[in-house]
Amino acid sequence: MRKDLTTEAKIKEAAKRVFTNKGFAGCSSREIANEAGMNVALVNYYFRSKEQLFNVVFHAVMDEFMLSMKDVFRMKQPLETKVRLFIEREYEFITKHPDIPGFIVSEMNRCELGDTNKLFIMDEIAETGIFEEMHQAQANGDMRKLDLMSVTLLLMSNCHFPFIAKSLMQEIHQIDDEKYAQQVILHKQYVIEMLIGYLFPSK
Amino acid sequence: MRKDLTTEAKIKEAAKRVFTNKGFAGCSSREIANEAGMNVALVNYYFRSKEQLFNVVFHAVMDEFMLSMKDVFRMKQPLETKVRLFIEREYEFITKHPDIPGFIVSEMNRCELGDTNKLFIMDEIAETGIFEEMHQAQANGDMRKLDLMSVTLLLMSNCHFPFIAKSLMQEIHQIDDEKYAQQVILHKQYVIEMLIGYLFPSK
DNA sequence: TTTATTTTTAAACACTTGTTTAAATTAGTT
DNA sequence: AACTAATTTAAACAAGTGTTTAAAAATAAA
Repeated sequence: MRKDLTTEAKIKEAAKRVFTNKGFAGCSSREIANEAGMNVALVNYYFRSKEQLFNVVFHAVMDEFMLSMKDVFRMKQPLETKVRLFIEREYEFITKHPDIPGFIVSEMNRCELGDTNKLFIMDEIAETGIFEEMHQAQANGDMRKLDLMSVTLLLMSNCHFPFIAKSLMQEIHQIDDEKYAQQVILHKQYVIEMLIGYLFPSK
Repeated sequence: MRKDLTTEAKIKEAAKRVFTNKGFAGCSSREIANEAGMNVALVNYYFRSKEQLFNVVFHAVMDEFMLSMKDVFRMKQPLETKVRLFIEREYEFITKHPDIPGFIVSEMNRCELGDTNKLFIMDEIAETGIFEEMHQAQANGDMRKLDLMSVTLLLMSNCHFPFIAKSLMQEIHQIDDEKYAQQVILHKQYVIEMLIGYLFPSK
């Protein structure tokens, strides 16, 4: 554990590790305190409750999650290049934070999750202008005329699912962590080839 | 609740609903008993413990999950037709059981999940001979030469993720259940077009 | 009916949960 | 130094957890 952080930051970091790995329902306040090397009461001293701590973590994870996306979407590049870069960066980012996609989708399904945690998502992506750019590309005939929601779905499905379903895949194909990591690198190339080919069929 | 079932079956059905919706850690024995309209003690009377009940449910869900897959893979049809049918059936099946894919992937990641629950998976698919058939098709030049694990990943990513990430997608694109259901139907067609086109590029 | 067996119930068990309290310690200020 | 405020701790709280017990009710067998 890093020692240059404040107590509050240490707890938040520990909570991020535990929450993203086990989910809100899958861990206890004491487990988080333990991971941070602290007393249980400190968690509530700094964050008032397990739920508020979770909200802080969820928000932070979401911001982190969107950061690389927004970065790419705002670049001054042809759309096709952006899509290619998006996939590259997503694989790179999630390889470093493999628990994040599963954490987000499963916590989004939790009915107790407050609305406050959900609302800010759309604006962040919309403000990059990526949707308008796609619309334009479709109008110009440069991009296949799919529903933009399906474009999102195609990109996310093929970038996130390999990490969400890692354990399942390893079971099905009986391979260990190292081998799977290699497979994922291979898979990324297939995904780029397939998606670019499908979304920009001109070539 | 159906009244023609035995007490044991009613508990198992209730447990399936609750477990697949909230996960092992996200619910209590009492909640399951309540859903079944029973006393808590009955759960342990028939299933000995929450964990054993979970194992029974997990096994049953897995079997159900694999059934339509195996059905398709064993058909006497060209491989391309099988893949197309696989996608169609997956969307049909998961539309009826939308909680199952998320349940499986998130429970597979739970480290407490016993090995007993994992081992039987591979054999079920392997015995259909689908992997040999794909190998053959690749050797004949009828199918793109991808790693078979990537083929699995492409199929599952594009069939399951739209259901796993439903809540996230609805937030991002601000649409309700009905609209999303329509989008999924559309999306299925895109997925078929894209995957068939990529896996069988001859045409 | 009277037994024996199975099924169901209410209550309790020991333990964990999230949260709070009040005292102890530390750091900051004058 | 003494005093004040912020931080950390151990302990306790009520409520909820999985599980068990022992009695009640329902069913089957004699």
